[in-house]
Amino acid sequence: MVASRVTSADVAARAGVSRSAVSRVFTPGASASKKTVEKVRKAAQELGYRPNVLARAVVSGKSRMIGLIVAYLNNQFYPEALEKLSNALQARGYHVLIFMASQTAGNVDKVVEEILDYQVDGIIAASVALSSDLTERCLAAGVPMVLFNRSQDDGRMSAVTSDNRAGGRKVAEFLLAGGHRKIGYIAGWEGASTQRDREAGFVETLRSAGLGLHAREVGDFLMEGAQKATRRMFAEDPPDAVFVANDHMAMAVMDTLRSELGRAVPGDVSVVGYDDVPAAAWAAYDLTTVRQPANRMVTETVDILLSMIETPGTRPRRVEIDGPLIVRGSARIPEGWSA
Amino acid sequence: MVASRVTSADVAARAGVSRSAVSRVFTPGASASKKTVEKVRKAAQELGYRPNVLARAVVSGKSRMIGLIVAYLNNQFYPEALEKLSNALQARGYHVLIFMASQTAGNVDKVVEEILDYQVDGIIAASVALSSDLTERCLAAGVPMVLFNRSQDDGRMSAVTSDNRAGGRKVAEFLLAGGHRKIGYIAGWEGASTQRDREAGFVETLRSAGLGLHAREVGDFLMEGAQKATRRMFAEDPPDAVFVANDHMAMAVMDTLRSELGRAVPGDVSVVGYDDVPAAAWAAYDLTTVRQPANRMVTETVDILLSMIETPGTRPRRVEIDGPLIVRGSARIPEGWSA
DNA sequence: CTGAAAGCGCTAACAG
DNA sequence: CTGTTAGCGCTTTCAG
Repeated sequence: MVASRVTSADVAARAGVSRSAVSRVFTPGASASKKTVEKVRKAAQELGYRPNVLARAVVSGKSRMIGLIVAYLNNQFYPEALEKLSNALQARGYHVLIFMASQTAGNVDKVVEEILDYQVDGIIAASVALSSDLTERCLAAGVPMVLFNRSQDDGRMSAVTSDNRAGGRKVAEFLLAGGHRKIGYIAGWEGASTQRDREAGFVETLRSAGLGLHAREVGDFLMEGAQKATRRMFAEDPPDAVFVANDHMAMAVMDTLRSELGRAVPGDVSVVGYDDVPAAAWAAYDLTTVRQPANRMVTETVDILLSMIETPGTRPRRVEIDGPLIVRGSARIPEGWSA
Repeated sequence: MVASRVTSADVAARAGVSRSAVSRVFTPGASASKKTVEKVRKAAQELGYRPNVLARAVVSGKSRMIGLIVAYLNNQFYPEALEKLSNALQARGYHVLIFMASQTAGNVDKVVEEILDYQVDGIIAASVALSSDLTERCLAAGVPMVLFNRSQDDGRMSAVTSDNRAGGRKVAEFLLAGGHRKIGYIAGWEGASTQRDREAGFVETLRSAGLGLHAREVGDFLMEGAQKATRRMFAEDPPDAVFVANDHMAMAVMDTLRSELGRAVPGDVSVVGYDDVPAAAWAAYDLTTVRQPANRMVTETVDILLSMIETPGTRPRRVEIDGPLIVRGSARIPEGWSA
């Protein structure tokens, strides 16, 4: 019943060659005569043989698996990224072992340990902060790792993000050009580099226009957090525009504004988000936002990781990809706006 | 630089025991004296040793990996399911090797082959249809598999779904009770069992009230498909209520109705969906829908799969989980509605 | 309970 | 190009 696995020895026997020959036929780089290849392929076909990837991994030291740590799957940006990452990796002959980093911080450390147990060739950490201790362990284990959509001060760690600071600036310019002067900001989780950089760019540009933040609340990248932040911010002396640190929260902000607080968007208040998740384009939100170019971020991430894996000695890189402001209908559009 | 991996032999040497002893200390079921355990643990600790899961898999035949095939990640139901599945599996000592089944149908077969190469202990296929050929191969390979949110006629295949037929009936009862008589249906991809069952239950109940479908269009579970379907359906003699085969499409339907066609929901037309994805609860949609109890579906799926893995001879099971109608604001609420 | 020995399925180094 | 020989890191009889 439980089919006894077909091994390379079986194929070798049937093809009348050695196990090495079989191995070579199934190893991309190796050489075998046309005749051998043919015999082996035929025998393998008949027997339904496929190499045992795990056994290969044990001896070669290469598992062709990439550990992917991910959190916040309810933020639409991540499923999209996950799908693209997985496809890109699959296309290059790697497969993804996925690990959920539940909220808890200490959790991540354990997760990384487990990943390492599987002899993954590399790790991608999407939006999770690593203790420097962990960073050390990965480095020590010789497993390359790249941070996706989060960066870290430690320069030995590769990281790919959008240009969050520039993005923040673009939003400020847009809002300023729209004539807004009472501008609020709803922050994400303050431990995140993305949050920090977006805010820095935003505030920086407001400042050079002689403005400060009219109001500031923290939403922690959570919808509920954003809802509460909105209530607080609009309790008195409300702003006439709000930049929200990501789309996920921005949608909650719009909902709260419109359904609970009875304010029109963009009539009473302009809202701008960050990410350009699919829902930002849905008519119900039609959210003006900064696009994070997921495709390019993924490509870069995979390129960096695989070159570190396949070309030992490759230096870690940090890349920031510029993303455009996508102007939709959730914020007042400045007269003659084009750029 | 690249840390030479610590092996069980290193630990054995330092602890002054045999490799077998080390192995036993790290094998859940095995017995070793308190003293040995202590010595080994200490040595392992000092050396930073962790067993190589892959090597273990080669010899034991158990990889403790589950292959998860998933598509439609842009439908919010799946990221949620993925997260829960992964967590549930992780909690029971298994890890998830993820595979994206891109749209293409033939693709799935290749994906399953690859999964099998990794010696996974089991497979979960979320919303993908398998060729009966594939079914055969998995069965032959002795790798248990369960279908998540999709079922198949082949009774040898375990499957977990919500009670789609009952769900469809509930929607019909609700709409009928609301006084609707011109009722439309927007179908999902017609190859899907979920689509088929939801429609069957829905139509069945309409019929017993002496009604047929006032209109029917196919949206293929795609937002764009749903948008087009809506346009066609409302071009002439529009219905006063629409049941949409899932929430993902229902949101597109609402957007199209309100923003493009200028119809009020639920004023001019009631809309009901299926799944109860997070966005269904967002104020902008406030969608009445049938909840698919993701938690219970996940629990069942994992239970079935793991018992097939861990208790050979366990028979395949098919489970349908009942889910409640969640009444929100997108559809007219019948007078004195309670059930 | 413990160690020695055999072996999982495969690749890699080396003669030929 | 090909077969032989080792050996990856671990578990698992089997004696003791």
